[in-house]
Amino acid sequence: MKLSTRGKYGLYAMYYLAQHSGEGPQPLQDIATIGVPKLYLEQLLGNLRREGLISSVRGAQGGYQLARDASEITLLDIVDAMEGPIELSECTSDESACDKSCSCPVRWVWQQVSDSINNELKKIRLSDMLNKPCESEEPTCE
Amino acid sequence: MKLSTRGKYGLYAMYYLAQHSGEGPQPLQDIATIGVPKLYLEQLLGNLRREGLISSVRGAQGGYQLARDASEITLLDIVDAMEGPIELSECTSDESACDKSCSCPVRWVWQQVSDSINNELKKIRLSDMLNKPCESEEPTCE
DNA sequence: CGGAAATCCGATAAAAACAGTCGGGTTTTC
DNA sequence: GAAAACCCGACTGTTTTTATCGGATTTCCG
Repeated sequence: MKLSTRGKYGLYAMYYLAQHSGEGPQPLQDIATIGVPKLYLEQLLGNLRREGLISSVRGAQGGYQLARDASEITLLDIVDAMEGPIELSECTSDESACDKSCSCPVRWVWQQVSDSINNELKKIRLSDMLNKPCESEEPTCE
Repeated sequence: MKLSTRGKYGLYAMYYLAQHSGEGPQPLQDIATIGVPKLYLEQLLGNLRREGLISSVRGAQGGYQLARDASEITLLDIVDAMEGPIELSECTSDESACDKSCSCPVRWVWQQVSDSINNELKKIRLSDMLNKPCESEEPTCE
């Protein structure tokens, strides 16, 4: 189980915007320095905008910025915007697998897990990343 | 974010085996009645076996059965076997995105979430599904 | 022994999702 | 009006997913 690069890229971008909030709109050009292909990133930023997480300013001197304060944006917002809502269950939708047992426990289990994940993601706010002190020793990602 | 059908199919199969534990090996033919393509299911059961979750008996009257008690098998075991370990982070592995900030908070965040998900999955055991009473009203999956 | 029941396994193939690119359009500033 | 930027749909190559197929092997049982 892993999420696609969209989730990662999306968070990178959001983190960048959080770091530069208050500095006016950040052009794609600059955001792309986080190491995401520029043209691809443009697509992804489109998603984030359509989901209302960021706003954009068109024209020269334009760019992207957070649509609301970093403390009002959760990891869940970002992941949902980039990867769609969490859907572990939805069963096979043909009844053959399920209606033999009353209210299929498989479905119940996935629901449990989805709820937990959603809760965890909702707990973490974008601002938490800004405030996190540098306590660790390792300087680079693996 | 959703898991592939493998996760679902895998859990269906394990649930079936749990329901029939103590009845001797269940042939693929029977397990497939849960609504999974037989030939595909065969592959998946191979994974579960190689991961040590189930054992198989070859030859006539053979089949598959749980390798240990349902109470000793967690959802995490199953998901890991079917989808590989949870890998939200692993960063982009080229350092351009990360080493500008000391111990990249993006990585930290994904680690947090992965841990939470793993914990949740580990909490739920296969036996929990068997013991769950039929309290709900809806008889079929959506 | 020999056939039937079953698992095992690698190769293949179709379909979908993902990752990224491209070209042209629009908006805004200076 | 030119340049800077976002906007957007279409397209392409690659990878992953979801299977299917053919045959090999193992085991039971009469």
